[in-house]
Amino acid sequence: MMGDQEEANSVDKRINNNEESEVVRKGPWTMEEDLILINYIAIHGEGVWNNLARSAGLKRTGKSCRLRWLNYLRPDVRRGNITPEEQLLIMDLHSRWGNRWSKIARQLPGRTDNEIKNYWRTRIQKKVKDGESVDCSSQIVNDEGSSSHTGGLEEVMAQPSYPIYSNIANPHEAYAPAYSESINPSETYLSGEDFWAVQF
DNA sequence: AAAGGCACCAACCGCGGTCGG
DNA sequence: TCCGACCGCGGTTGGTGCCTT
Repeated sequence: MMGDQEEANSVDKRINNNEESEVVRKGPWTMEEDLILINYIAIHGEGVWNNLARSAGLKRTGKSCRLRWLNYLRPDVRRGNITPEEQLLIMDLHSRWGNRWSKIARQLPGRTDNEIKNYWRTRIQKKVKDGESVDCSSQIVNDEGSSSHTGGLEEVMAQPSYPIYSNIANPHEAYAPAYSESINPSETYLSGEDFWAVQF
């Protein structure tokens, strides 16, 4: 999706020419940046995103790194093709919890809050607006007090059969399965071709 | 074939919460 | 107890590709 012209505009906070300190890249991520982030997390693990960004030599904010990792690079992330079952679940959970996207996302293995949010806004919300049979928007409940007494689906979905993020605690392990087919497991670094060949 | 509009999605921004010093 | 840094979440924006006219 992202074009190739980002090099031209992505460095938009150039405070001075001291390239070591004050340049923050914005906009679409390049393959090189992805690889740097992936390899760094494979070795050091995720978390402490500001430090990570600095230590990895990425001219990105910690926030940006975190977002990129969680929404796109994480090995267990699934993108595209929301199934009818997932759609139903999204609608149901949204009717219970409202716009608690991260909470909803935790009930959908491999889905991210950003993806669900986008999906909702572009597809489901449109249907709701058009007055179709999706009737969840009218029954949003106050979430904060609801988690302990909504019961039903929430409890079901809280079962261990939804191991969201559970393997992330050890990023080495989290990483291995997704790439083990084409990459020597003993090798921590990935080449660009390795990564993109596996991903797409 | 070209232009305009629309849909989708990646990424940024702002805010609130949490934690450590 | 206060303050600053960091993290996570939800809302929003901008770019790209597809579809329609």
